[in-house]
Amino acid sequence: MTTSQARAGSGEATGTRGRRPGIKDVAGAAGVSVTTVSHVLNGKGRVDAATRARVAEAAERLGYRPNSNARGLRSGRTDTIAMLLPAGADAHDHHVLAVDYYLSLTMKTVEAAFERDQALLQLPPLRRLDDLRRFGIDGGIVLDPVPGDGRVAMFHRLGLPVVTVGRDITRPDDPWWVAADSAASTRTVLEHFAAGGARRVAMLSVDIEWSWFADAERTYVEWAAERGCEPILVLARPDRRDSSAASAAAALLDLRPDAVYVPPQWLATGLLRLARDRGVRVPDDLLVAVGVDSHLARTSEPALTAVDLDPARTAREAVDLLMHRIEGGPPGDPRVIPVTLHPRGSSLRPK
Amino acid sequence: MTTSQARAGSGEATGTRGRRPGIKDVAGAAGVSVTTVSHVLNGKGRVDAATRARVAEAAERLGYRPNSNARGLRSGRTDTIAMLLPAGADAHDHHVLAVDYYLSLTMKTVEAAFERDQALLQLPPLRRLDDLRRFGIDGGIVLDPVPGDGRVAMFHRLGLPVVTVGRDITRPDDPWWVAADSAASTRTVLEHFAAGGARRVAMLSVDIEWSWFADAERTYVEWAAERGCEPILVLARPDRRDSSAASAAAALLDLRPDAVYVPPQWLATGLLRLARDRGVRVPDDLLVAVGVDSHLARTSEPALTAVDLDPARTAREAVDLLMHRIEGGPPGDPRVIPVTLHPRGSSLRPK
DNA sequence: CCTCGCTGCCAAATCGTTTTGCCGCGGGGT
DNA sequence: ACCCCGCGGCAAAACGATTTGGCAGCGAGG
Repeated sequence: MTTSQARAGSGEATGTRGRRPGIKDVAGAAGVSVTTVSHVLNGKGRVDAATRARVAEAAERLGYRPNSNARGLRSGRTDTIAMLLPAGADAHDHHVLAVDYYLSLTMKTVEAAFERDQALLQLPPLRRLDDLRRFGIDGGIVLDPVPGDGRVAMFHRLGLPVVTVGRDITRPDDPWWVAADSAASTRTVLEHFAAGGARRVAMLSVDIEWSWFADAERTYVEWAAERGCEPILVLARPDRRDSSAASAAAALLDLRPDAVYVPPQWLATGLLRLARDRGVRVPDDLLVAVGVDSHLARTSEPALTAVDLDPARTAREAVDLLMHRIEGGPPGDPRVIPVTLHPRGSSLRPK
Repeated sequence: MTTSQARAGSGEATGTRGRRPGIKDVAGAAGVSVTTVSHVLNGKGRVDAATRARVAEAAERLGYRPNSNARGLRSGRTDTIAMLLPAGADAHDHHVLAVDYYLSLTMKTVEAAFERDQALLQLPPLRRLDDLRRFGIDGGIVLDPVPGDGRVAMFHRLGLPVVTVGRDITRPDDPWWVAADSAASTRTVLEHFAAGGARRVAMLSVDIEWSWFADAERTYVEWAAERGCEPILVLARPDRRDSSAASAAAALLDLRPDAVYVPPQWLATGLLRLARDRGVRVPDDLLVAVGVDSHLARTSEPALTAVDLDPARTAREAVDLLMHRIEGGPPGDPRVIPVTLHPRGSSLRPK
């Protein structure tokens, strides 16, 4: 029944006929035992320098790569970590539209994992515990946990190490997270508005329990209080995008702000359109900034001032933190990622 | 050194305190040998119906899931397939901006793989053959192969089954691909323009050797020839987006078309802006359609008529085709995915 | 009565690697 | 002389599943 075993065809380097070389082949070629080969390749045992060199050369010459299944079986590790996009990240079906961010984060996470010699598995939406149990992974990165989803809980139930990107607001004592600095970015935006002469600074956000939005709202309210202003805060419902976004934008404009910070970038399009329809000019009458940078923000008319969440750094830190947890390291502090503001036309008044 | 041997008898489904149950635990609980358990679970050997039911019940009760490493070690399969995004799909670094499409395709592929009991690995850009050899996979899906990248070649060198999404134009005889029907969608768009009264139908595309663009250009030229028109075709350079996109759009508008099909959606933004700056009204003076649907297209002003590439179906077919190849099936025909045109404001003249 | 074939089940080999335990060999200390 | 220890290395036992090659028991056919 050996039909599968696609005949590996023309071999590699020198004459590799047939199968992929195993540790035995390397041992044979170097004239030592498999134990010694394993020790050399993993830098573990006590091996003479000359022997070490000989084994390394043989392994290199044969193009030897350890069989990941065998290694994983023995060591109990798979050298594979998982990543779970937020349910609803699919722009064709849903409304969570930080698409650029998620795609970039995905690719950067893949690369960061690769550099740590880990493979990265993309997991589907998990419906039952068994869904997660099927995968041979050492741990996982859950993106943007929300109170409702049981994803983090599933990892815990299976005793699997997990870290989140975005703080899980239902687990205030959990230090295993990485997140962009929402409070700092909010203050940066608000100060940017103030420096631009804005007096009535508002926020248009969304009623989702993600730490990025929750922290932005809290920081905004604090900031307004510090300046003795009444906060002007409108939250859109998170469900159907079109209607709730439009009505939230209308409600906000009715309050006559002269600057708006919009953490959920996908609400900005409707806001801009409505402003134009009402004769409110951006940036002349209204400064606008959004909380997630994207191609859309850059090419919008006017270009949208946006917070750069640095997905590359976020990915690196997330993988780093997860590996730390997998290796049994102590909890430590959460990783807060510094962010950058990209001021663009939507918040820069022509002089 | 606690010799593990989990106490099979007291195995609880609820209290998953101890280690993961193995096939031995199931065998103990059902009062049979591991061989019989394996046979039942894989539907292979000859087992009495009553025994079969007993084993299945025990496995279910214990929440048993086979260890993927052990299974893979023995069977030579990993039940894991890989997916390779095109180099440059990262919008934060590069210019290939069908971001919605790729994210959607990714998630749909994950789900399709899951339904086939496969895990999906996301692979980083491969620099050397060893990069690919490191991963324990049964096969891979390469997105949008271009003549330069060696990705498909690497799979072939390792004897790994591979399929592509998008035809590899350097391998005309390779039937192992899935692609949206570029020719049909091009004709649909062109006829849509013609039905809208357009006389000078042009194309603005890009000089990349992707089948989606190449086929669109060819089809456009054919269509123009059939109608006895001179084709009005401008290709942007694929390198730096800003300058080349702007100059291509300018060159196109200089030719005074009254309709433009833009297969690479990311060129449309600049075109729309330039048209407005020149006083060319869309759709009154110029009909526009793009070749990849996206959130940007839907929320643009005016909304852009776009071709829906059906990433969900593409993903399903790609996984299906790959599994077929992995299982040693005969080549068969490529899978051409039918597409849908979404007419929107940019190509619908107000009556 | 012997043989044959079939059913239902099991013991053991196997996959490729890591890890444990041990062994022979010098050399230095007592 | 003897003991002990560190070095360099190997054989063999895991790891958890699948697959092979049986082995009883039983009924039917010669």
